[in-house]
Amino acid sequence: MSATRAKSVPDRRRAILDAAVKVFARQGFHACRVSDIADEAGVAYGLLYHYFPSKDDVLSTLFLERWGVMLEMIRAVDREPLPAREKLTAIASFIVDSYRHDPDLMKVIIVEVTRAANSFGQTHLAQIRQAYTLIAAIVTKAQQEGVFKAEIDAEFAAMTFYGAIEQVLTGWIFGLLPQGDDHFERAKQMVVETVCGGLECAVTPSKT
Amino acid sequence: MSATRAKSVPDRRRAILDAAVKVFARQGFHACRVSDIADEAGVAYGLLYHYFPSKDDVLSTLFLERWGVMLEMIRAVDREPLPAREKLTAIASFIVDSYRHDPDLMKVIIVEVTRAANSFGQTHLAQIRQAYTLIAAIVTKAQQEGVFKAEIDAEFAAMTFYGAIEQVLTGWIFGLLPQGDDHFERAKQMVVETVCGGLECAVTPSKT
DNA sequence: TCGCTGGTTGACTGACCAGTCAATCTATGC
DNA sequence: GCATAGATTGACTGGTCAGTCAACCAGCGA
Repeated sequence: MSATRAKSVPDRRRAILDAAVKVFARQGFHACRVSDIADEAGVAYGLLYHYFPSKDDVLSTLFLERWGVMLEMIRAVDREPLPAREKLTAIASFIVDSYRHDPDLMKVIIVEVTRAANSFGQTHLAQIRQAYTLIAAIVTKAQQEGVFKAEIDAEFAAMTFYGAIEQVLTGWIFGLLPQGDDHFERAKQMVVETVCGGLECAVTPSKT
Repeated sequence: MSATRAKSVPDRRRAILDAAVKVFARQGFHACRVSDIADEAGVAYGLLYHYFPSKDDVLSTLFLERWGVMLEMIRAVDREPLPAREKLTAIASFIVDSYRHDPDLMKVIIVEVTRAANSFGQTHLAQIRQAYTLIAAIVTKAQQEGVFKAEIDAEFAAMTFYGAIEQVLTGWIFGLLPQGDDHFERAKQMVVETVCGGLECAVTPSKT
């Protein structure tokens, strides 16, 4: 009865983080007030400063928490003896599933951190870069094995691959692409098929 | 002697816009003050409000000006009787050259508008969407001609293609990818080759 | 020379909001 | 029952900054 009592020991810190995700996603980091987060969490204004040194730090925490999980996941996949295409599929799946599981959180990470070259992007550049580097390593290995073309820089390919995924998420975030479980599954396949196999038909169709 | 006299009739409005590009690129839209723009332009604070109704409107003007040129360019390319791959190359070239010509402006457009799903991105969603739609139309046509695979949604392919380019620009903006005329030229080729031809080698190499 | 128009100036205002802090509450140990 | 530590509260402060506005000025026509 002492462990994890439902109401008696509420995790305020977690409540604040969850509320911040909602508020940041709805209003944007710059446009929202700290009091909006506190209200959403059902908590007094000052309590946020008991758990976090600043508003910025709340966003940083959200980002680092999630990004760390992703980096670990990429490293784990890379350790497996899988073909490059399947490694990339696993990464795409993870990111898409992250969005499916918590679209608000992914929206915040992409819009407020990953794609914000000024302010936050700058601060977390090292973390962001690691993802690109890990993907590039997968491409390099595939090139050495002769599975991927050598004439496309691995770093460049990594940017292309990641950029394609992030743009698809952005499409969902903006409401420009249709969402739903089946669309999410198709997206995983299509992004990998596009980047690995290309849009062009393998052989010129002799459809005569 | 009356037309375009160098110093006597300075275009303050243009000076303000150019200064805004520099300041937005350096400090970010939210982080900078209107006085920073005025200072950079060598103009009094109040003059900005003589030419623009608000700080927001300055950014909107910069975006709409440039984005309009790009949309017109895509439409023009699409009118030409070119193969899809060359159309995409032309679009990639235009965007890369835009960055080469004025990296600060492209940084501002991408970071503050295109990738800002909240705030500005929302306002100009219709404009942004048009670019995707035009690219998707090119893909659809290529699919009907049997040049591009039919199993990848055209809208999806458009997002992938545009996302790849934007991510490369972001790489330059963040200082994650090497810059320079030769890198820019290679980038044009590589992004199209990746998306159209794919990363994988056409035939499994029998390199035994 | 005078006055008008429109460009130009920058001090000022009003609103907003991140972060502080002293007071209050709650739980736990003795 | 009491004391202590940590959690919780929310009114308040200090600083910032977008946007205003009354005054000033330059050019030009009469």
